[in-house]
Amino acid sequence: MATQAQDIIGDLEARGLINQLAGGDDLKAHLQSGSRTLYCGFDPTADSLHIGSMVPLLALKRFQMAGHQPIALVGGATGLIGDPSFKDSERALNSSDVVEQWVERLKPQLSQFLDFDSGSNKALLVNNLDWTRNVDVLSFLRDIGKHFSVNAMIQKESVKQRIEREGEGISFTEFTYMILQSYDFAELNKRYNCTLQIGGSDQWGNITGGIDLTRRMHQQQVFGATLPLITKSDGSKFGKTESGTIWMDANKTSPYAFYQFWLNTADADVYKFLRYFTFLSVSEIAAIEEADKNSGTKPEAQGILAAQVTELLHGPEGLTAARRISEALFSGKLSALTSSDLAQLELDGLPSSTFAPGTGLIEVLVSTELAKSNKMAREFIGNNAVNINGEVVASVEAVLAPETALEGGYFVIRRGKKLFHLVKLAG
RNA sequence: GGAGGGGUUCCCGAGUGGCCAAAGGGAUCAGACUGUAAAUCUGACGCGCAAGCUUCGGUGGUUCGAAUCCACCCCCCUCCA
Repeated sequence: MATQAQDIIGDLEARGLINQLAGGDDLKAHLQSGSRTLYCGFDPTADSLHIGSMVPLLALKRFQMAGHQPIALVGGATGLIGDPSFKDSERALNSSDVVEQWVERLKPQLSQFLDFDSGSNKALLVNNLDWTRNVDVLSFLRDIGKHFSVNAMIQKESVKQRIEREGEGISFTEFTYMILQSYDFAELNKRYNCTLQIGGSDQWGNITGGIDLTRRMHQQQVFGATLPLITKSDGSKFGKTESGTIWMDANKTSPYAFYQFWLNTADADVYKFLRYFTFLSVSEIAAIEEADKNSGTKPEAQGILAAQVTELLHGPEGLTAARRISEALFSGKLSALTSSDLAQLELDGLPSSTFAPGTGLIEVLVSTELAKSNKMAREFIGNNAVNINGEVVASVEAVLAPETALEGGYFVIRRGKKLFHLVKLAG
């Protein structure tokens, strides 16, 4: 572990990872004068975290590397309620069974970057359901609710649009979310002397709520820091692609797809993302940027970013697999692939399926979801957008002909520039 | 409970009896260009090879003909009680 005197906030600021600080200079002094305990919460809103959650998760790791103790909190309770912060509409409640399953799925993801074993600042994983499930309504209202002013709550920017905007509203349930999260901070302060909460910039209102509550309940001064919302230069939403959200779970987003996602980062974003998502130092990243600027060719940064982040999440094997597939598919030398190469691509996470010999290409495109409908499939073929084993398909009548298969039964089908599917012939 | 406003194709948003599969914008997809970029240009964008079929909160009805009119129902919002 690194030394405690490290200026962690300074490093985060240099990376652009600090949006707001509650406590400011006091917080910096607090962190530099000893090993502190901090937490960040993650609500189970799906069966996996997505890459947006990597920034706070890695931030916890950065704090741990600087000698502090991180607590990853999974929101088994808050996930039952739903955070209204900056959401423009009320969300449907998930059943408690489902939320419970999701909690279990998130736990290993929350754990994978942190060190739970060694040192005096080993990480903790907690579930806020543990201290929330047995609070009865009257105690909640009397002991916790009494500390909150509705007047102050409705002033919070995070819920303002829900309260003021015509055409939307907010249920009491969601409105109460802020109180639950605030209670988490107070509780963690009591249990573990946790003195800092970090979170996305949308969490500012919830974090300051917790700071106030901790002061009122336990007379403790605690702090908050928010990380910036990750934005892309073109204004589109970060973490989504044409095929959907980029998940941390390898079963939902293969290491190959994950690697490709980062490889396709826009030039305008890539150096920022290196600062956000890797442990490369700020000066190393600046050197990469400088080199790219002067090279006059394709920038190196995307490749570095993709390699770093893929290895971080999926390990060296995941990175190797992702690179192997990428190399095979984008080198254009598909016909050189051996059957073991092809089998490996399938194992490595290239989408695959099996069809009978002679199946019509249109049917194949639709059932592999390379095309949404027969109509679209025809259109793609008409646009020369479909390619089998490196050859453009010219006819909508094309079929999977065994004599044109690779290695006795494989077809690598490409639609558009970078969507691939591996087809095997049955039998 | 009362009064008013609203629910249109992925999103926003036009459309108040036929010329509407439904303007416009966005998103998305494909092609060209390129770096598996960006920007730009071109095309597609309910389903169907086609004839045609199924869409405008739901169910019925009026009509030769409805997203547009009528009845009832469901949902959302605002204000009042």
